[in-house]
Amino acid sequence: MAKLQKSIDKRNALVKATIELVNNNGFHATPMSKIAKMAKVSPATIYLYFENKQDLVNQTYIDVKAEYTNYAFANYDESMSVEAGFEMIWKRIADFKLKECEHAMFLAQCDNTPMIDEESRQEGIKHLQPLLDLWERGKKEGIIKPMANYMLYAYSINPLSFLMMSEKRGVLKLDASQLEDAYQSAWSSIKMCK
Amino acid sequence: MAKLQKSIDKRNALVKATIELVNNNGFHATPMSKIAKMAKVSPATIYLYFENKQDLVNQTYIDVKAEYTNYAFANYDESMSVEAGFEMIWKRIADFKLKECEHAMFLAQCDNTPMIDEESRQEGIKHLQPLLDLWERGKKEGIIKPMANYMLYAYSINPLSFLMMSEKRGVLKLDASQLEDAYQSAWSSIKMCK
Amino acid sequence: MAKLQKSIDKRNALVKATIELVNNNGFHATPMSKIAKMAKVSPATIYLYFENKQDLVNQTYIDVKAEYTNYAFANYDESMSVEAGFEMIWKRIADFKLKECEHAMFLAQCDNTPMIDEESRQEGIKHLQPLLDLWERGKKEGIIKPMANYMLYAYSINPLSFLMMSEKRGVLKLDASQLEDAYQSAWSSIKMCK
Amino acid sequence: MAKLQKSIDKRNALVKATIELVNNNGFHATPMSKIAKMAKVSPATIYLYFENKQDLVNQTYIDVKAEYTNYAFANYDESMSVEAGFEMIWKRIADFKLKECEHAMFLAQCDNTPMIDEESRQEGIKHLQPLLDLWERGKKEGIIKPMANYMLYAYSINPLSFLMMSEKRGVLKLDASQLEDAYQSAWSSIKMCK
DNA sequence: CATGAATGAGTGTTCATTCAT
DNA sequence: GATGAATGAACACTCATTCAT
Repeated sequence: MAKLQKSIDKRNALVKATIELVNNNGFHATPMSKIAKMAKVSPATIYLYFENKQDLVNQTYIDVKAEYTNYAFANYDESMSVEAGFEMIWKRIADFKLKECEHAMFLAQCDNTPMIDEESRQEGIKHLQPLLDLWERGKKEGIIKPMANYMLYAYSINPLSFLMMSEKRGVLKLDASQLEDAYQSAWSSIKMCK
Repeated sequence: MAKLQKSIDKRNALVKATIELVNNNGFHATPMSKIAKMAKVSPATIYLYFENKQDLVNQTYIDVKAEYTNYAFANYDESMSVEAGFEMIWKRIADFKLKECEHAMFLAQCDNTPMIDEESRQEGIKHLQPLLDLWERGKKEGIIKPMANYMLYAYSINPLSFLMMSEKRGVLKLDASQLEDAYQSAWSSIKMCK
Repeated sequence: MAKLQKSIDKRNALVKATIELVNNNGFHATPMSKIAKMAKVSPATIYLYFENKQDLVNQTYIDVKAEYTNYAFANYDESMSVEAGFEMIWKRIADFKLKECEHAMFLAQCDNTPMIDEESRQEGIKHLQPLLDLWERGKKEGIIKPMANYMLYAYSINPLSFLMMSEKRGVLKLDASQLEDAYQSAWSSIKMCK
Repeated sequence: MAKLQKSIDKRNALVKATIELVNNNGFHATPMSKIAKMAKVSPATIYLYFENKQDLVNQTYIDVKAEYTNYAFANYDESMSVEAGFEMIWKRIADFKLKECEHAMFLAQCDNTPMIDEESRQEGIKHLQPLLDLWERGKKEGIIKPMANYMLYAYSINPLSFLMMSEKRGVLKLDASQLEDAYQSAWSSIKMCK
């Protein structure tokens, strides 16, 4: 059991190092040897935990994506109203993107790059299902615009990625009131006009 | 006559090959030798036109970014009303992202990756000025919400990138009416509520 | 047991190969790949033992220079008389240059070429100190001409390099009596005239 | 005729550039393109004057060697006595090595390196004949020690190369009186003892 | 005669991965 | 399970040389 624990620590250290190095240098400038060094293991050890570099990056992506959606839906409950549920989820996502900025940036890089296998990408998308279900319910109830989910995502959730990147680059500072403005824009872009 | 000067055709072929290969394989899996082969020149020839791989990618980025903004503002005129001007620019941008999808994807990859020099990134941003000016005018006239330009961009322009990627991945098909919906969402997210 | 540490044997094989190839072809025509092949290792292995090609050559130079001076002073003892000491050292140097001709030629090439870092050159010179000390003693005792050490070296030691090169090129054959003549010339060029 | 003149200027510029660059950087770090740039011609032009890089270096060597010996024997006359002749030649050589230090260093580099063809090396040696003749005469007259010419050269002429290098490296300064000492050492190392 | 553009072959070096211990 | 040493296959880049003009 002690051995198993130790192993999980090493796996986590490798995933962590991968995120940090890929974030700062990009996939193309992140050799396995640097990942090993940062995780304080031998390069050969990586191959005890992952098949190869592609697998390491894929698994890191899935890990971070799962963490992201877990965070997003942590307090959400399907019994909530559509509007309350959306607000809850939106604000958790905003929270994640601003607080776990490193992880959010890693996802942004993966999502705009052919660096992840298509299979792992699909795997990552799965976990977003509760939000899609919420939207479907909202459409049935006539509260959400009858648009494709991708369109709803594009206008209500995706802008947060851009705002996060802008803040990271120092060209924008998001305070509480601006975040509230952002939420209002998000909600009004998908809610059914009365 | 044709051979007395470095040929602009070769430079363009190299830029074109770079876009295509980086789009399909990512920066890290795009060796100079493949770029050369696709552009039908010797690897050594690349170095007559570009200092090194980084310079090639930087210049490609700036080229594409300029093409993008040129396209966006081609029919725009500062004498237009704020609303008409925005609609004009938005639709041109949408046009570009859907028709010149390869180029738009290249920009998306560059913008979410440490693959471009900060200097070149700055250079690329410059050309967006007319849109920012339009927004400033709109704010003064009380037509546009008094939000930071980055926020306006996040909600009205950036969603197009996500839609473009979704269409490219085949999970979404954008017809004229959906595009009109998208425009309405964009405009309503930044226009001043009455 | 043998493989737990970087093997000194491999390092030595690389140094040996460097000497042989640089001697025969010159630095400019000695690629790392050939050095690797001659040392029976992979090109990549060189970089486990040396930082880069320059470092490999620098270290080879220092190694050979140290071997040279160790050989020169092996039997020398500061308690010897100036004349006996000089004869001992001179003959050891002559021995080295004629028997370890490959190594002596490598030094000659390095010493007349900008192929070695200035720092490594300085490092190589250090080990000659006992001879300089002997000369200083000889000057104080009125046995050696009161000339700069570089001048003493030029006339008593350096000619051996030329003789060695000449023999290597086959234009001269040095037998014992000629070597004795050479020693007499060397000694008479630095000893104080009565 | 004007054209011919122009051509000789270009050839000379190329030879000059070769000397300077090989002296400062070594053969291995002296690309044709740099030689062309320093001589202010196109790389292709070099091949109008020389067959290839090897030929350029060979011819440069022969040129400099000829200049060296011309200088050495300029005032020498076979009717001079052996001793006067030797002094004359020695001092001209010393002069050359100290004043045309760049050229002398180039020769030193060539002579200790496999960078010159054997054929060109032979060609360069030819011009030294007058000195060898003088020595033969001296031996017959019982004025010069009956040693091989290479040995005479090693002790009386070659030390000048070492002194020149030392001065160039700044570790030695040769004034007139030291030069006179050097000459005395040279002469006494080859003259017949009474 | 002179050139700048072009290039194929080759260079030093790196890297994902394997292996002996 | 864990490692440091080792490596073949690549990579970015350079260079001596050629060629069309």
